[in-house]
Amino acid sequence: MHWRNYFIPTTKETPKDATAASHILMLRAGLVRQQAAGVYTYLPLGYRALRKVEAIVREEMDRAGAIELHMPALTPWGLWVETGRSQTMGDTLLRIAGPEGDWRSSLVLGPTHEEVITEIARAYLKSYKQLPVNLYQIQHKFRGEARPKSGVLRTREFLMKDAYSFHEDKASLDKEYDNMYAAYCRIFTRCGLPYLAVEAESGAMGGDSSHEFMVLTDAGEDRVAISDKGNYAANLERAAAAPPAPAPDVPLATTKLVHTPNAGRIDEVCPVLGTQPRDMIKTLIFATQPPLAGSTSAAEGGRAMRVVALVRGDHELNEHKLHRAAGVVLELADPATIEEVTGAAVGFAGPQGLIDKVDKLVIDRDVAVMRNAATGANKTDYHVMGVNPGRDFPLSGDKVVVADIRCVTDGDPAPAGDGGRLLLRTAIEIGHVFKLGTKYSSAMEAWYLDAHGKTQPLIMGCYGIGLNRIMAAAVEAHHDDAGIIWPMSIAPFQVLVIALDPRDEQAMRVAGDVHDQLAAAGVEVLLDDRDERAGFKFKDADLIGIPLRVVVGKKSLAAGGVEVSDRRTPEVKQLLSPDAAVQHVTQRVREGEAPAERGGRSSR
RNA sequence: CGGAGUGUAGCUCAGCCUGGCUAGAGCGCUUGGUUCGGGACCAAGAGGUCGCAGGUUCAAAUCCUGUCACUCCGACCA
Repeated sequence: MHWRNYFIPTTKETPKDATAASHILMLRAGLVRQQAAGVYTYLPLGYRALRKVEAIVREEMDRAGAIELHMPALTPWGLWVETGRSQTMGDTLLRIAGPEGDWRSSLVLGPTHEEVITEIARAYLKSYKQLPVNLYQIQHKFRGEARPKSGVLRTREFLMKDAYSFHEDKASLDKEYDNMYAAYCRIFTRCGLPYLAVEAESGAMGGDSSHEFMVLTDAGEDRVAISDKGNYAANLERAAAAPPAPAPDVPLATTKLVHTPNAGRIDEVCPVLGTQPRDMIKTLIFATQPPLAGSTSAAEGGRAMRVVALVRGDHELNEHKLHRAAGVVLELADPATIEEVTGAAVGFAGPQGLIDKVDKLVIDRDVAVMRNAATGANKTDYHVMGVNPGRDFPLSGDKVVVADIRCVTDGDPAPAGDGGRLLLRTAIEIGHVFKLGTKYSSAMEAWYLDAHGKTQPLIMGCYGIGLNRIMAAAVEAHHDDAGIIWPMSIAPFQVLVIALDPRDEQAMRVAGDVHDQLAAAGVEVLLDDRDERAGFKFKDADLIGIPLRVVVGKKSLAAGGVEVSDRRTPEVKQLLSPDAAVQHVTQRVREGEAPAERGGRSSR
């Protein structure tokens, strides 16, 4: 490919709206152009890289035995009603606007395809003899993201590989889950990504049944906890620290009421009490959500259930863990409810005596081992010191649960209890494997007949990969001040030949020959034949980040050949004859296409 | 959805507070010339309904109202 005849709109200046490195570089290198918030064109160079990613994903999915199909981006509204996600997904579903009763309003731009695939399974998968089967597609997804951000990292339209497997039992699902997990490791390794598989929140399914694949980068929007021993990784929703040491054997103080006017927040009250956040108990009042419109199970006869959660003053409550411990979906109660429960203004709640006023008391295990703590007095403008679990509020009983309900913090001991410390890092999620179970098959009545002729719901797994995110994550992970440094496997071109001076006939001829020979050898080569000054071309070359570079100019020809260099190590230049350069470069490309195992660390 | 901010040439921005000739700069683009191994220089050009609508005024990029879009922080994220 000759640059002159191609389309690579690079820019020197950084668009003001870009903050993430990948966003800045992808715009500057002419890979993408934003058309609207969270909506991007993939320009030729960017599209080539995206298609490379797609090819790797397709190859490895096929190799893993998954079967490709193609579902529509337009999905029937009725299917979403069947699973209830027409309600629960809310504004994430992008519906086609149309007058009431118009065919348009019966269509949704698919944000994911569980419903559609389950409809297909319901229609065709009737016998255990057809199982297991894993169907996948590479398709555009549409989501009503409230806030697109960071370039192509979070968009309203994106390319996703989504696979769905169907099984007759848990063992078969487990096997396919492991198969997909391994395929994902191969995919991300081939894409040159320094990825990490972390345990993820698995919602209703529980257990060990969900992993997210992450790339650590500041541009990400997820938080993960990693043990510095390298043997544990989980996302923040799920991460657990080692259990606390038993309570210290110290004398129990008597409780003391302290006047703390206008000091309702932990950071305000600590100076007044002369204590530390870690010696305080945070008392949070929750209530069950009002039942969704259309739901038939109006819980508790319409009365909201009230739950008190206790965490240490220096800890953050983890709502996912609280949900699991309490067994119900909860929301922070409104101020009126809090005042009614505690009898005090917001900010002065304490656990003493609350047990009779609420339906459940959930105590973080770190709170259970506190001694002589400080907390709210359930009296406006007052706190209490010398509060002790077990004495001043119960640690056992029908309504009491002691559990891990907090977020881990940086430096917490790792759960293995091996002396490891947890480190908190930001990351981009690039893939997710998930055991769905029978959630969708039951809701949509996708049954099959087992070997005993008995009707059973299909057991499902689902496996997603964000292709655009792989591309952006690769740029995040591999760049320097001058530009992108593509891994060979997903580089838009593998080799860039630069003819330094277009008026130098010999240089042009040699560069053209090198280009033609490489192309003939099956190498993806771009020839910079533009009538530009040398420095200009070098800057563009650094920016677009083609892994290998061959420079042909007067100097190199006078020295007997052409210069070969690697984008990663620009200072190392090798002078070779044109033929030797072609051979050398071809060899390097072949090596680079199949990188040795590296990168991926796993928590399993 | 809450909070903050920004819309002026393809890109980055000045001008707005304190209304006043024909709306500016740099980059990019076109033409001519010089230059030619790390984003050159000179000269001449093309390119803008100042987001949109309404209002105030003799006069609006500038003031007021509304609206749309985009960005950032937060909430949300099968």
